[in-house]
Amino acid sequence: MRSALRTHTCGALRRADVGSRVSLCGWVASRRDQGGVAFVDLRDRHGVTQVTFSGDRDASLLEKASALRPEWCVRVTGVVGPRPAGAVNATLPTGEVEVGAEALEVLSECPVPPFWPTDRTEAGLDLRLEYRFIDLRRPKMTRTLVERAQIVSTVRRHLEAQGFLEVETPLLTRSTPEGSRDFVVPSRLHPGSFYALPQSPQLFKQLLMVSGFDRYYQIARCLRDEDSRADRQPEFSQVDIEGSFLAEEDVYGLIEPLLRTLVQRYRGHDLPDPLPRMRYDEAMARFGSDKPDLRNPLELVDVSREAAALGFRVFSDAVAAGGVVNALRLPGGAALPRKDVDGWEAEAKAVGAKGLAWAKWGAEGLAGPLAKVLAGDPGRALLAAAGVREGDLVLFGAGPFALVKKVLGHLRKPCGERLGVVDRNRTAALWVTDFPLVEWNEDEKRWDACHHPFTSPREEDWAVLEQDPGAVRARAYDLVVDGYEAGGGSIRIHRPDRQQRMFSLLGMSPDDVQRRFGWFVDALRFGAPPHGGIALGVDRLVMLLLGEEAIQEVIAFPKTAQARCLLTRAPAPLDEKQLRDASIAVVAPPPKQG
RNA sequence: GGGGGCGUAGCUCAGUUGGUUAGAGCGCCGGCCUGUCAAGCCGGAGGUCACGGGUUCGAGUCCCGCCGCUCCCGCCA
Repeated sequence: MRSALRTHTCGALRRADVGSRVSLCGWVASRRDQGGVAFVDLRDRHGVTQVTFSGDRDASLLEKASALRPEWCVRVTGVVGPRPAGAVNATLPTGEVEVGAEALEVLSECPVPPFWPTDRTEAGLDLRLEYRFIDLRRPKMTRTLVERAQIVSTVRRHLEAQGFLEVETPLLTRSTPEGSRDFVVPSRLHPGSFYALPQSPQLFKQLLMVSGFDRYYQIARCLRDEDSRADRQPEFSQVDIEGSFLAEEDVYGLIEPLLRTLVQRYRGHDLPDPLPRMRYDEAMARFGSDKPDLRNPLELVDVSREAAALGFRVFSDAVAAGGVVNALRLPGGAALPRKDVDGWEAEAKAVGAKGLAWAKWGAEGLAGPLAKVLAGDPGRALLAAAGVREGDLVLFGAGPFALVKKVLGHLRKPCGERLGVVDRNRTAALWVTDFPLVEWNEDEKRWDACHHPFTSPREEDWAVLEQDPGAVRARAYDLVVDGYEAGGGSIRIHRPDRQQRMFSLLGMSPDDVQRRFGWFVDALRFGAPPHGGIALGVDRLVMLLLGEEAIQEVIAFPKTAQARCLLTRAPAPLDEKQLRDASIAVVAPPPKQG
C-alpha cells in the first residue's frame, strides 16, 4: 500500500512500528482540540489512526491543525509513538499507537457534507444515494464492498479451479420479445433499428456450448426494464454458468461446495451436505411459495375436506368451486393481541384475499370470528387436521388454490417473526426442483414458459408435451436461500426439432420462430452438445451472506425503487442533436427536470 | 397500473381538538481548554413545515392535486 505520498495506510500501524517515521494520507474523521494539544482521527478505507499535534513541540503546526475540518483530505508525516498508559483505545486496531505530527499537508478541503460518513449516521436513503461518494466512506459501506469483492473472487477461483473459462458476451444485442421488458438502444448507423441490452446472456452462453467451450462462466450484468423491489434492481449481476455434457447432479455438485464455503465464512456455520431438495409442488403446498424460507417453521395445511363438512358457506363454497381451504397454525399464538391479527388481515387483503378467517384456542376455549362455526364435532375434526392445540392461533384462507397459497404463504413471514420462531442466525438453503414447464396464461389464452423456452422437459415428458402441457415437468432448479431465489437454471433443449416443438407449444408459428430465434435454432443444428447451467444472483447472494435486507446496500451505485440514479439524475432527456443522431422523435411529454 | 408508510432547521425527529413568535438532540459558526477518542464547557446563527391549490377569521395540522423516497401486488421468459 506504500506509494509516493504515503508509507502506510491508516489501518496498518501497530506497537511494533513505534519509532518509525511515517506518512499517512486520509480523511479527517474527527478533530478533538484540547487547546495545547489536538487529536485528529485520520481515516482511509483500511482504518483509523490517531494523529497528535502538540503546541509544545510546534505551535504553528498546532495552529494549522486547528483549522482542519472533518472530511478534508490530508497528508501527515510524523513519528509513531506509543500512547501513554490510560490513553490506549482498545476499540481500534491501531489504538496502541499514535502519530506525532511533524508536517501537515492539506490535499483537499471539503465543505460541510449533508451527513457525516460514520456508521452511526441517521441519513435517509435518498440523501445517501444522492451523495453516495460520501456514504461509501462509511466503514460499513467500505466493508460491504470489500466483502462483495472477496465473495466474487471466491466464486471466480472456485469456478476456474473446476475448469470454467470466463468469456464475455455482448451488451448490445437483439431484443427477444418473450420474457421481461427490454431496455432498448437506438442505432445511429441503422435509423429505426434498435439493440436491446441483455436480460441475461442466455442464448450466447448456449452458443458457446455449441462452439465447444464446455465450461463457461461470466460475472454478467443483466438489465430488465421491470419494477424494482428490495431484492430487485433494473440492473444487476449474475454469476452465469453453463456446461456441456452435464446433468442436474453436476450443477448441484458444482454449486453446493461453493455455497458451503461462503456460508461458512460469512455466516459462520455449516450447511447440510447434500443440500435438501424439494419439489415445486411440495413447496407450494407446504409453504405457499416456490422459494420457501425454511428458517420459518410455520406451514400451510390443506383442510379442504374437513372445511367443506363444516356447514360454513365461505369454506364450503370455496371447495365446491374447485378451490381449497388452508390453515396456518401459529403455535402459542392465542396470546397475541387482536391488533396483530388485524394487521395480518389487512396484509392478506393487500395481496388479494377477501378477508382472513381465524380462531384462537385459549384457556377459555375457542374465540374469534370462527369460534362458533368450529364449536361442534366437524370443527374439532378440522382443528385436529390442522394440528391446532390449546394456546394456538389459526388463520384460514379459502378460495382458488393459487390465491390461498399466495395469501397464507405471504403471511408466514410476519407471523413467524411475530412469534419469534425464525432463526436469523442460520442460513437455510435448498434446491427447488420439478417446476412445471409451462403455465396457462389466461389473458393471452396460451401457454407461457415458467422458466424460459430453452428449458428442457424431463425426457419422458416429451411424449405428452402437446397432449398435457400443464403436467409436464421441467429440468429446472432454483437455489433458494432464506426465502430468496439466489439462483436458478436448467438443462437446456439442445435439439433443433425439439426447440421448434417447444416454441410451437408456446404459440409461435414456424415463421415467428424463424424471425425471432431463427439464428439460435439454426445454430443448434450444427452439432449442439447436451448442456445446461445456472445463474446465481450476485447482489442477492452478497446481501444474504452479509445479512442485509436490500440489495441497494450491497451495490456501490444503486438505483431507487423508481429506477432513478439520484447521484447522476439518470434517466434524463437527451438534447436535440443526440435525438437527431439516433433518429428518435420523442412523443411523450418531456419529463420534469430533477 | 394499484395499495400501504414517510416528507417540519444541514441530519434525525417532536409538534395536542386548527389558535400568539414552530421546538429538541446532533451537526455548524465563535470563544475557552495540554491526553482526547460520540471530547467537554460557554455563546451564537440556522425554517419555502416537499410543492401547488382549496376550506377557514386563522392551516405544519383539515380537503384535493402533485413530486420524491420506501414496502408490497401486478410485472420480473
